Order: sequence, then C-alpha cells, then structure tokens
Amino acid sequence: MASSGGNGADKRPVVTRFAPSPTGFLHIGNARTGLFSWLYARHHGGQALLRIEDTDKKRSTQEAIDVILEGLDWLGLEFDNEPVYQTQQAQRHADVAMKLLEAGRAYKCFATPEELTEMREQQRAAKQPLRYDGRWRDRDPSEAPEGAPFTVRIKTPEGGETIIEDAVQGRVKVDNREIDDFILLRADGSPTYMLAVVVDDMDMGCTHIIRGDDHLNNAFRQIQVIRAMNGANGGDPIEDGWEEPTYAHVPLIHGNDGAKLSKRHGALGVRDYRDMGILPETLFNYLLRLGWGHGDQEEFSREEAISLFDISAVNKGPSRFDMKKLLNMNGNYIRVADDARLAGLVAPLVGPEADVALLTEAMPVLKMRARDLNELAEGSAFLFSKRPLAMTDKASALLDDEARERLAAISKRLHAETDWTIDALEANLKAYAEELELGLGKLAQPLRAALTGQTTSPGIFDVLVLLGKEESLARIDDQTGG
RNA sequence: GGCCCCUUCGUCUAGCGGUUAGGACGCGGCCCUUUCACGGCUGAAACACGGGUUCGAUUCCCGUAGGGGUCACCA
Repeated sequence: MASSGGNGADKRPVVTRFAPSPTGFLHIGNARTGLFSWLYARHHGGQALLRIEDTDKKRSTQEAIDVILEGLDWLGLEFDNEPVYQTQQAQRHADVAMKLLEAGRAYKCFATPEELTEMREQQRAAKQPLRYDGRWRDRDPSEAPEGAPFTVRIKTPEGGETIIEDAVQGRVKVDNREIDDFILLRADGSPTYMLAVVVDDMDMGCTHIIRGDDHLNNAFRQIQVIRAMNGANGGDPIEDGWEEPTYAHVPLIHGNDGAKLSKRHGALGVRDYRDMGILPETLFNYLLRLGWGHGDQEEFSREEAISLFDISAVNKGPSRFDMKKLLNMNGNYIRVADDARLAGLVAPLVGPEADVALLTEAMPVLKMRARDLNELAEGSAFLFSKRPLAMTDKASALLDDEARERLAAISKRLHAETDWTIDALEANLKAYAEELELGLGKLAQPLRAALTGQTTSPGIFDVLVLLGKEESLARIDDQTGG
C-alpha cells in the first residue's frame, strides 16, 4: 500500500531527462537542474535525454526552442538522442488515458468548469482544502446530459499514504486524501501536463527524475498514474515497463530577497549571462557550486564535476544567486583562458577596428584586469583608439604644464631609443626618473594618460610595446604639441 | 488557509556526537607596486529559538518561529 517504488534500489542503467518548456529563454534555475541531470547521467555512464515540453502552444515557438538548445549547447551540455517533443506524443498520451478508462482506473467527469469553480468557492468559504470532490467517480455516465463534454479523471486511492524516497529531500510522506482525482484528458481530448509528463518519462525509460522541487507535490500525483498502469494499487498491469523512477527534487534558486528567482531579480536567462560577458565554464562551475559542494574546493573542471558529482549531496535548502561571486569566479576563469580564444570573443565587442592578432598579443596583460568580457573589451579599447585620443577628465587633469614638459623630454629620449622592449624602456625611463629625483609614478601617470587617454591601463611599458614606437610617440607628441 | 519542504558568517558552502566551527565571495587593514588589477598576509563575521536523548550536541528527536514551494480543463 505505502510502497515507495524504485527509489535507489533501482539497478537499471541510468536514464535521466531534462524537460524545459520553451518560454523564450533558458531560465538559469532550469539550467542548473539540467546540469545536475546531465552530470548524474554522465557520472553513472548513463543516458541524458532532453524533452521539450511544448504543449503550451502560445509560447512554444521554434525560436523559443532554439534559445533553449543554444543555451544548453553554450554550457556544453550535449544530450543523447534527438530531443522528444511532447506535442508529438499527444496521441500516445490520450491512448494511455483511454486504457485507464477502459480498465476502470479512470472515469469520465461531466462537471463543467463553472460547476468546479463554484465547488472551489464553497470549499474556500468553508475553509476546506481545495480539491475535486469526486462527484463523478461513482456516478453512472448515463446520468450526464446526452452528448455532454467530459474530462477523464484518474481514480486515486482513497486511503493510506504515498511515500517517496527522494534522492535529495529524503523520505517524504503524503496522505492519499490530499491527492484528488485530477484530470488526465481535457474535454477537448488533449492531455494535461500531469498525464503527459508521466507517459513521456515512462516511454523514454527514465530511471531518475531530477527536477525543481516545485514539482515535489506533483510527484505524488504522477506516481498514481504509474501505479494505475502497472497495477501496484491492485489489478493487472495494463502495460509493461511502468516502473517507478527515483525522484530527486532539487531546490530552486532564489534571488537576493530569498524569493523564487524571477524577472524582478534581474537576469534570468542563460543568454543574459553570456551577454554580460560570463564565460560558459564559469556559469557551469557557479551553478554546480550552488547547492552542492565538495569539501573546500571551489573550482571544478568538467571532468572533475562528472566524477565528483553526487545528487544525494545536493543541499535541501534553496540558495541565493550571488552576482558578485559569479563575477569573481569569472575573473578567475578569464585569467586562465586561452589568449587567442579571448581575443576572438572580445574583438566583436571592441568594434570593427579591433585586430585579433594584437588583442591576442595584449591578452596576457589585459585579462589580468577584467572580470567579464565587456570589461575586457573596455580595457582593450585604447589599443585601437584613433588619434588624437579623447581624454577622460581624470586623464586630462594629469596633463598639466609640468607634465607636458616632461612628456616632451620623454619623447626625445624615446625617439632615440632603438631597443623597443619592456626591459629597455623600463631602464630608460627609470634612469630619467632618477635624474629628476622623482618617483617613476610621476612620469608614468602622465605618460599613461597620453598613451591611453585614461588613468588606468596595463603596465606602462607593456602599453608602449603593444602600441609600438611609432604610434606611442605620435600619441605623446599629440599632447606636447610636438 | 490545507499540504509539503527548508534553516551553519551578509551570500555560497565544509562539517556527518567531542573541531580554536574550515574554505570561498563580499567587507576592513597591511604588504607588493608606474595606475588599475593580480598576488601575499591579516581582521571582523555564523550553528534561528526552546525542549529533550546523551558523559557530551552545530551534528539525533520533538516543538516554536521564520522562510520557501504547491494547491487549474497552465506547464
């Protein structure tokens, strides 16, 4: 009666599924669920399947589906087989409902929507739980008006309790009285989500259902469909292969205020983070660390994640999204990322004048100073600025008369410099600074302003070398009138 | 409101009966230094509360409080 099904005793090869609905973007929280689902399958050498829940016709456009596919691809989560499209299974869903109806494990309900609304209002008024009261459960269909539309409802057990051994949440019990006879097939013959998910999960052979814990309550209803089909609640199996999967309900990601992450919290879509200049490996790692940990380790390669990930180690409580930490992590990943790759990513952000070869050469010193790709692009801009350079307020403040005089002297020394390397240039300017009995900073800052138009940049000798002798001197002379 | 879930620094987490409660982000200080970063050192910062169980509870059990989720012919 209160059996708990598969639940870890499951010895079948692992098959997980990620089932997003095409809403126009890939929600960051869903992406994490997808990541966990994918990691679990990969860890166990099983299959990670993808299903598109496109039964909401209004929102499900090809474009919306592409956004999801693109997001998963960007994150590097490649799924096995072709994605299953839920709408294409509609006939199969209806068939299952009809089989249940024939077996007497589901029944026709002739209650109208208005009637049901009224029922709920009364329940609300009487402070009773809101659920279908089973008014057609034992009534003869002949009592309905001729040709009246009907829905198909599942016949749910009236007593006992249902237990789920959830891989994340642990043992969860629900009294069967809490589970009403929900609708399987609408009056127009279309399947409800509650039916469709289960049928698809079973048809796809899913052994593990890893999803957001907002579905925890649904699981208790979905199990009823499985049990009706496999005869666990009495009677013969209607079809083979309806084995209860192991459930793992992972907590949702919350915003800073602790509520479910939504539009008002800012960026929601995976694509938004990409546009903010977050690297895919950063998001992968950050999402992994949200709700899961492995000792003191903060950074995990894809391979480490696969070998170390364990669904039962996922925290039960929801975690909050922290942009600051994401950015810090992104900075770490940028610093170790391949220079040519970064140059390729940054070039389009810099503009048409960007030169990938120069960017690649400059990348080692540029990437030290950026936490996202946009910052990286901003930091690279000076390399491609056209003379005469526009000065920021702080930069022009640095270029007073005294500074310009020194720049003129520096210009003269640099014109004579034949060895245009970091070491030689440094030796040259340090000698001059000593001559003037000044700190190098007194020379470097105005020089930086003249060369970059800004007060911050990579090391001044790096800048000189990257710009080259000709361009450097021209920029300096622009400021000295020389 | 009914039902379900959750609760370690501000945030993400480690901990799985005995620890000076560890790490990371963020924040403060110091060092490095041509700016900004990076890096190094360092400081402040947590077991929600109340009962049990136990020689001993952050850890196990029960309440309370707080938070979250869910209750459609949506998915």
